[in-house]
Amino acid sequence: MSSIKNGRRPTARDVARVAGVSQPAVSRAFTEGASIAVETRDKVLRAAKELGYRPNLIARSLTTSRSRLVGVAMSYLENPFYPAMLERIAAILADAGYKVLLFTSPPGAPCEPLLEDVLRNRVDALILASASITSRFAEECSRAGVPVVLVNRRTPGHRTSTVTGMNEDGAVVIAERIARAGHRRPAFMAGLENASTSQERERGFLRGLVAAGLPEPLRVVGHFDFERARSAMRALLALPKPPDAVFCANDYMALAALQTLHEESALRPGRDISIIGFDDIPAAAWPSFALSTFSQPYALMAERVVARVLDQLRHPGRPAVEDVVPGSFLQRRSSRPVRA
Amino acid sequence: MSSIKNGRRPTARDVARVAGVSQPAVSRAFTEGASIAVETRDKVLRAAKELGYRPNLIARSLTTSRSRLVGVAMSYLENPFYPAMLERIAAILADAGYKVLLFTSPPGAPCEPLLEDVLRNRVDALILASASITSRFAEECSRAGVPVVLVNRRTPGHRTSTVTGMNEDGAVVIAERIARAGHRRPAFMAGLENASTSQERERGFLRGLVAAGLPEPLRVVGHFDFERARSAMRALLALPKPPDAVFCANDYMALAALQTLHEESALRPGRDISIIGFDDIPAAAWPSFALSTFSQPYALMAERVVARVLDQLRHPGRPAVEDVVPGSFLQRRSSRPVRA
DNA sequence: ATGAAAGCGCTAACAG
DNA sequence: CTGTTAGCGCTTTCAT
Repeated sequence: MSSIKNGRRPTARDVARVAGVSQPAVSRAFTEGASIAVETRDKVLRAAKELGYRPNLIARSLTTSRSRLVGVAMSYLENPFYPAMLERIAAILADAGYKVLLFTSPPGAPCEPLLEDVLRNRVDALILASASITSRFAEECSRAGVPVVLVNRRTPGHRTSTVTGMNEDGAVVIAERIARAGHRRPAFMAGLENASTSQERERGFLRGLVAAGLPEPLRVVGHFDFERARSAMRALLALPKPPDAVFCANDYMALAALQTLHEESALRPGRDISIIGFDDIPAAAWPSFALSTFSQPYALMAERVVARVLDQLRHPGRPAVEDVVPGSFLQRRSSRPVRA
Repeated sequence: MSSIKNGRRPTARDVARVAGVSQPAVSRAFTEGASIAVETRDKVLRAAKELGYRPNLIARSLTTSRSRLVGVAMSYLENPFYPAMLERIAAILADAGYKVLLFTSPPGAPCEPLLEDVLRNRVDALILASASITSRFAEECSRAGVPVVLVNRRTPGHRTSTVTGMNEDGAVVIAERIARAGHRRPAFMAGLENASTSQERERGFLRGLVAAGLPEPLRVVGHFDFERARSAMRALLALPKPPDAVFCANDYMALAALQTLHEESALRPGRDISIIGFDDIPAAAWPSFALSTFSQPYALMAERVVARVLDQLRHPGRPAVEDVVPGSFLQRRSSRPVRA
């Protein structure tokens, strides 16, 4: 029936032949807003359907030099914050006609190995979540004309747009709350030492504690990892004088801390000790945890980061923007309320 | 310095000119195992580095008609089982030189709208997780020569390879456990009515109950959704004669059930009532939950699905395979142990 | 081992 | 509105 030999997939030329039009006419029939007569288009579409033709987007990318692909680099997918944001990002990009090319790097790995891969694949833009960026990386991308936007990470001194939560200010609020709840021995559980989120939250926490006249916090490192956060919490509990309030650099670690507490200590969270996180992941609101936290609205952050990407795509050369998405403290049962 | 006008990205021709070789020579220099003299290659690589050249994989895809892209369609990313598997799949595919093009569909949406997108993007293969597949979909992909592998879903009667856990047999084991623990009023919480996982687990559960001489279970539907699972659990608890053992079609819903129980009932899980899930997501092992469950090893499933994809890519036309990955029952505290 | 030539499937520019 | 002509940047014969 169809005049296509063996297993080849039909091309625009095949369709053109069947429809009795030129090959570019087929192209126009499949291009939104191209100038083509309705009847011609119908003829083409009919022939296309008959042959099972679908435009080859790879070929289109080559000619237009736009792939409609956005690279998304993400790790720590076991922290529910990230898949939640990823799903939103993918959905919003899809609405804008872009697809997500996923790059997952092993946790804590440098972003450099991505560079080559990303640039060779000719993504139109790059979203870096839970990853830092080196100046060489930023430089090369900018030279290649690939906009880069960081989410939930910041790299000081580089002209890269970012979308973050209120890391520092949120942590200040948390310190205040801890002080006003009457705590005397604060502790901080860091994530990864070189992660800007962890650093900023720690900085804000210190500032807030000092302002409230509290001592410098005890300090452990949980590496944003569940098991290592449990160990870190255990270490705190084993201290001669354990803390009475622990601020964890994210919710995921705070949940680990809470459970270690339940399991291995008689201290009652929200009474004898306060556990506070950062992010407001869905599980934080689960009744078993009722984790007090400072929210980072992932859906909003997803919207903002995509908006930023599209903006940079439309207006190349626009200066980088640091977008701080507002959040708020959520008092739940894992921390002592402030005194009246 | 370099002879490239304005902001264009350097091409193989630019490199060829600088290196004083032909353009195909540049191609060979970047192709593993191509026949090229070492010194020529060095000249090329030097020139390439100087210009900041990177091969354009889109152009390569067009000529080779292989994109080295694998589509991964996934939804329900809020169920930790899926991101965990996604991360593994992406990592293993990356090792094999493939990238992941992500397709996220709204939960419960039909897979049909994906078809067009997937086929136009010329992915080399497609992995469908948490999605069913229609015969037209399978048919079109096979016609286009795009291998499709389903993970954690099965579609009866279609010649599509699948990788699943032991849904039916696992559920039989669960029924036996419930019987041997002395329970008398079992209940089943379904996921989505049209999901094969939910159906198979229900079928196995029924079979196991019958074999053990227990009555048909009460039945509610949680739609694989946290909040709807809570409502479903509430409905069960509000019954004049509530169940004494609830098997939930997956862990995520079982966690919801457990928490609703804690919050809104005096029944103690593991004593007055048993709650059992399916998957063994990381949170199931968390001390707060200690959820009894039947495991689906997501890392192994990821390996198998990628292996299947690569196999079909290497040997097109090989018959479809149904791969059932073994799991086992994990007795934890949320369910009553069998009596001695 | 290397270069010349052709072509992958499409869009863009230009006549008509 | 439509066809003709040229590429996009690469890989692939095929000579040499």
